[in-house]
Amino acid sequence: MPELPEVETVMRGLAPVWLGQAFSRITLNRADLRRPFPDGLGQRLTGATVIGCRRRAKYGLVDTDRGDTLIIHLGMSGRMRVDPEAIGKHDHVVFETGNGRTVAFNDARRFGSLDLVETAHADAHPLLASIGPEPLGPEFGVALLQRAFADRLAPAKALLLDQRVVAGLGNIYVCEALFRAGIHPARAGGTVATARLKALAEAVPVVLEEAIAAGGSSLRDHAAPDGTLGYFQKTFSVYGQEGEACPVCGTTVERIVQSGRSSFLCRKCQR
DNA sequence: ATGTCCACCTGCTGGC
DNA sequence: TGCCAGCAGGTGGACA
Repeated sequence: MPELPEVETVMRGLAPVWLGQAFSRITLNRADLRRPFPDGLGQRLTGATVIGCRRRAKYGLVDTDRGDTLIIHLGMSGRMRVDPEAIGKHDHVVFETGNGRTVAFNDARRFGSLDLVETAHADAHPLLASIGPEPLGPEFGVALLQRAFADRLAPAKALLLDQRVVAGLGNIYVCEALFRAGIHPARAGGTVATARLKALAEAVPVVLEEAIAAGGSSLRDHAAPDGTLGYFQKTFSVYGQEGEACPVCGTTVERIVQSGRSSFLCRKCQR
């Protein structure tokens, strides 16, 4: 579920629920997720008013008027359930606010995490310190990709997944962006032609923006049933399309495994 | 430094 | 119906 567009969608969904509201109660239903919860998480948040809901890479950042920032990572299976009908099995942390709203951090696989840092030092937090530029920001472009890909033997896919190169891409959008740019995911970074890197620099923001638009448009639908934020259906060109026809040339989309993870590609469109 | 692999967890699906 | 293998959107640490 959570790559950059999904986290963006979640934070946009949380903003109207939380902004300007004080946390009235924080309930921890276990002692940890991927890591132990930070000391005093509940005490530091209770009574604090939310003054910011934003995103950096795949992290959601919630700023409070006490100068703290809650860092939310959804891992593989994390979701924020808004006003759930009941607290369920994997609702590990429950946030209640003064407006009577309830948000449950639900994460079956528990690869997610919560951290609490001083807002002023949030960027220096170990989780965020070595993260590369935002792909939707001004620093991202062909020059950055040229620097990152030059002389590298690692496959293009691995370089794009590397959060130090560019922030927020995951398995889905890397596959989609490489497809649009005509780059085979297994091609060594250093052998990608400049023209294709240029295409890639254009494709990355496009696939992300499209996904955000799709998430935003379906946000209302998904808020309705059980309030779960973060899931939306979108048809991908190649991701998950093994055996289907390439939307451009009709060649059968294939799946390969790189570093234990699936990549989907059209061998005719991507070289 | 670079590249690769595995572990961390639970749930779902599809084949037998 | 049951069981089991394989798969899942992400890190982060341990290797050679």
